[in-house]
Amino acid sequence: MHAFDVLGDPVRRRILELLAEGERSSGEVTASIREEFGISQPAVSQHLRVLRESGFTTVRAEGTRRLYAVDTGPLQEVDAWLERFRGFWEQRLDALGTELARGKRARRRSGQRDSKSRESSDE
Amino acid sequence: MHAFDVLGDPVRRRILELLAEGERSSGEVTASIREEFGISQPAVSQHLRVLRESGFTTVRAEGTRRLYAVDTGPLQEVDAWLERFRGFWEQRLDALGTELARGKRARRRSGQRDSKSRESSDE
DNA sequence: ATGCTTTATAGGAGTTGACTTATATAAGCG
DNA sequence: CGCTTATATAAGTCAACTCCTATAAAGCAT
Repeated sequence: MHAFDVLGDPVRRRILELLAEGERSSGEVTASIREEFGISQPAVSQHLRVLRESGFTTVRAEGTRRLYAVDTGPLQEVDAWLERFRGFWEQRLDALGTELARGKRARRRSGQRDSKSRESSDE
Repeated sequence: MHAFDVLGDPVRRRILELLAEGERSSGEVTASIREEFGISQPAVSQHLRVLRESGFTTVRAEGTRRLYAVDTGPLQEVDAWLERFRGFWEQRLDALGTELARGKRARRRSGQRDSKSRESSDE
């Protein structure tokens, strides 16, 4: 399953958000998700499986508990794919910023179209 | 349809990649996609529709042609969602870089877990 | 061992989504 | 106008995904 497919599901995105705050047990994740989405324990378990098998999380056992944590591999892939579009909205401020932040890839791709100079209600 | 769902389809991702190089007519896109994926003209048209209706592209008519171009709205949303995870792999080099590149959001979210200090085979 | 907890799997139902072929709409051209 | 080109829509099929209930597996505690 492709990274973007995995992220296509709102439950899985939410699980990742939870894990972004730190390692969580399957049970803890299930509790939160159950409450927010009203789905069953097996449903959550299946989402955890997808995340696990597609590399978005790591798991370690601790007794009968399974502790899940974010693994960044696929997220970086997604980030990398997005890279080619960033020029469309970073035109004005990528002076020296992007260079550092992105590990000096990017650049070079400056010849896009002018877009519509959207102002971006960014926060 | 949520942005991530839209990007879940490989054909749509490819269409966006093509449009990232500049405005293209429906016909031009269809030609490329047909060749790469072997799907019909209506199939491509439907993908264009999804991209259009979910805000990933703009269209303008020129005679009987429809010229599609990337619109960045949803892509920025995706980028913003990813934001919370970037700390997991940018730990070492977000000195002044990210600040500029990301329009000074980020920061503040520094208290994650140490992850496993992956080195990232970043190009 | 028995039983309780924690998590995962199996099997099946309902929904959604991505194709296909056929056709509609609309502009350009003889 | 009738014909061709460019693109979109309609209707139907098929596969894939997500959920549910039921159940299994595995560690912990009495």
